[in-house]
Amino acid sequence: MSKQTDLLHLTDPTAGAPCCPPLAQRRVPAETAAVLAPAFKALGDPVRLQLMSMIASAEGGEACVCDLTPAFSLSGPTISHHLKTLREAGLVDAERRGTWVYYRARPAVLRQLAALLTVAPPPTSGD
Amino acid sequence: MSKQTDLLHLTDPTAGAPCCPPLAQRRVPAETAAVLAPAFKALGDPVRLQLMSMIASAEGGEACVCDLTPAFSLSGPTISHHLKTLREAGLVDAERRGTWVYYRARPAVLRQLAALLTVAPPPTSGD
DNA sequence: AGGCTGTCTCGACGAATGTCAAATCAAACA
DNA sequence: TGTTTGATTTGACATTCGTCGAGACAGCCT
Repeated sequence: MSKQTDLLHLTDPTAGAPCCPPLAQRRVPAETAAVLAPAFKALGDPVRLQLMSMIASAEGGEACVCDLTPAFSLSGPTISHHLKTLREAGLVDAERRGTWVYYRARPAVLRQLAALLTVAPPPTSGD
Repeated sequence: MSKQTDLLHLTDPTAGAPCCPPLAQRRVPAETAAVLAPAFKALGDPVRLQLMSMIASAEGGEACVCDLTPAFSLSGPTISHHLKTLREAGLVDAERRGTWVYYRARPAVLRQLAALLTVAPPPTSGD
């Protein structure tokens, strides 16, 4: 029941253009912060950050839970819980194919977060 | 004490080059995740995300607590607590000048986080 | 010095989080 | 059909988090 966040609705579907100007350019309004903060929160745990990376960098763009779990010294339910958190934050999608469940990253959302954090490059010494 | 994180130590001081390849390119190792996750966690609260934005986008690159606090319907101590969190995450610096305390963003850290989340642009329809 | 104003620290409290074991669900296979 | 294997849900627990009020600290200004 639509636990998936509205993150993507903030993204312009016609292009790779992010919805929001960089955080350092305009004050992000409260509503936007309320939508985006959960995504950062989801990445704010070392295990989930690694999970996110393993999924996003996986061959074929997807990773099986059976490959993710043994990479940590944590119980299966715990990994499952973290994956659910990433899912509810809109950062990944899950799909069951036969016995296994595969997770894939949602690049548009990652791009959106990256865009928000983007700042102007540091001045060169020659400037 | 050195409560300031080691975030910057991961950044190449000679350039704007980020320390770490994008999350979607290489698996981020556990140690890196342990260092970076707290920064995302700090941004994972709507109030702190707004604070960060207000500071980073402020005129002159710095914002006074006296300007930040009234923007929220939260107590002074609570805002102070959130600012401390941002400080300990290495995202901002604080400096007292006379009566007021000013906060400034640490662009290198923001850049680092942005770089980590960067993903390849979506394929154009023409590709 | 004394008082005023701005900011932070401390102590407390309810709510949320990370973790696990046990139970449950889903798909494959005998 | 029953069993096995993979993944999630449930319930429990200790810890952390967000918030506040009260108090402490730091600079100004009489």
